[in-house]
Parts: sequence; structure tokens; C-alpha cells
Amino acid sequence: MAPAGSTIDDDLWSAVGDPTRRRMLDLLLAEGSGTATSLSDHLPVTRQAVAKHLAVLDRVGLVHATPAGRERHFRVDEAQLARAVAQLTDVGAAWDSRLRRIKRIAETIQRGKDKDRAPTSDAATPDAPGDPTAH
Amino acid sequence: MAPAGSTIDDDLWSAVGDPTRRRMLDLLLAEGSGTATSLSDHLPVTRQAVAKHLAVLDRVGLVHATPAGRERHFRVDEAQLARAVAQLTDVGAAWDSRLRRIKRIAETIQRGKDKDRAPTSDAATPDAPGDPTAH
DNA sequence: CTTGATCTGCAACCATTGGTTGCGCCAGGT
DNA sequence: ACCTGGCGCAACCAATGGTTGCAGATCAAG
Repeated sequence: MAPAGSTIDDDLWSAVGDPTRRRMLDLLLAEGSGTATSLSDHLPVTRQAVAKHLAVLDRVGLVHATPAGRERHFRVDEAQLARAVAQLTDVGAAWDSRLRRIKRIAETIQRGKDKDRAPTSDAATPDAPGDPTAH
Repeated sequence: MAPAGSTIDDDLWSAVGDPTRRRMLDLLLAEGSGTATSLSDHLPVTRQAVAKHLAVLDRVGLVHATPAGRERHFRVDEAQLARAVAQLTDVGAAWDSRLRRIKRIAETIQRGKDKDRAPTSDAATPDAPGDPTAH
């Protein structure tokens, strides 16, 4: 267990990795903005839990708060979310291509002479519209 | 906090959501197969931790083990991983389209902005067909 | 066959985190 | 002035990622 290399933006990933947080982002995107309590109305968790999640999302810059009277309105930082999405599709694309290559090799080996490819079950999405975000 | 909708395939997501598990899948894909100890050699965590992660991945069917002598070799279930990748890009696409539409709306508003401003009217937009976290 | 080196699984234990309840505080509408 | 609704903070609980330590297999030699 030697190398400690980590994908620098793991924070973004794990921020988006939580189902609740994904749904929160969804709601925020759908409604434009919202407070902890307003979000908790549409979620199966308490206001305080939502507040914590908002804190997390805020820390990685996926949302940011604007105080309005006695309320704190949150809205999504679209640019940052775009970055996250880019990473998502990035990883997806990487794995996808690997799977594709492996599958190709397997076929090549199996039928040592036929080179054309057959419809290989449930392939994922085609090439991701990949964003040039590292890797 | 009312609706308790939990996306069925959240398991797949959170399985892939962990950075360590992602790197494990990466290693397995790269090397074809591996054991807990062999993987832990290339990871910053102990063998036992890797074993636990392998258990998780096994439970959701992303990998499966084949006993070989006194070792247990794990290899990736490509089909299942393909499904996971599909979900990844799926969510990514959903958010992406939302971001795009929002941008469009923003432009529209800016064009006609001088007078009346819609409070949260854009909130009522019927938006995407389904819960993007669902599939 | 015995010994020793590994590879494995199991158990106890710690730290983080998602979640809850409960409280006190402050902004506002009546 | 008063009550109401929204927030933050603190205590507390359960699950999980991670560690160390140990007992049980199994292979390779001696």
C-alpha cells in the first residue's frame, strides 16, 4: 500500500456522490433558489440535515447563499456544477472506453480470425461530449 | 419533509461514489484481475479495507470473486459497470440540459428585462420528465 | 512430515459523517 | 408588545471507511 495519489477534485465528486445532495441540486435547479426549510419540505430529511448538506455544497462551491431578510437563499453555481458534470462524464468516458477495448480484445481472442464486431449487449452511452477537464 | 423517494439504483451510485472503489475498479480493469492484497499494494489503504470495499462492490455486482487455491481473484463485471457508467452519463446529461435551458432562460429574461420581473415564475417550469437521480 | 511464509477472514476499535431531536435567538407581521 | 416562523448551535445516534491484531488455511521447502 504505497502510493497515495488522489484525484484532486475528489471533493467535488463526493459532494455530488450523495443522493440527497443530488436531489437538492435538482430542486435548486428546478426552482431557481431555495432555503434550507423550503428544500426540506420536498425532501425526506429534516431541515437541519439539509442545512448541513448545504454547508457541504457551499464549501465546494456548488451553491452559494445570499442572505435575504431573515432567510438565507441558496442558488446553484452553474459554472461549478458544469465542472462537476464534466468530471462525471469524464470518468464515465474513461471507463467506457476501457470496457470497449477489453470487449474488443476478448472478441478478437475468442474468434481468432473474425475481426468485425457484433452487437455486444447493453453498451453504455456512446462517446461522452467530454469536457477538457484534466485526465 | 414528506416524500421519501429513494432511487433504487442509489446503491450502484454510492458504490462507485467512493474514490477508493473507483481506483480499485480502475486497477481491476487495467490488470484484468486481482486479489485484496495485490490491490492494496497499489492503494493507500490496508488489505482489510480493500477487502471491505471488494465486499461492497461484490454486493452490488460490480465485481465477482473466483477462488483460486488459497487466493480469491476478483474481476470486474463489465455489464454491470457499463450500467453504472450509463447512469453516470445519464445524470450528467440531465444536469447538463438543465444548465443549458437555464442559460437560455437567463438570456430571454435579459432581453425583455426592463419592466416586470417574474418572481419565481421560472420555478414552475415543468422541467425534465423524471427524477434525474432515477432511471 | 514439519516448518515457515503468506494469504485469507473475523473481531475489536476509532473517526467521520448523515441524520435526528431540542433549544435559544432573531426578524417581522398582527 | 407579542407571537410566529426561520436559523444556528449542540448533543446525541447509527452507519461506514479505516486501522490493528489474531486465528485459520495452504503452498513451498527443508
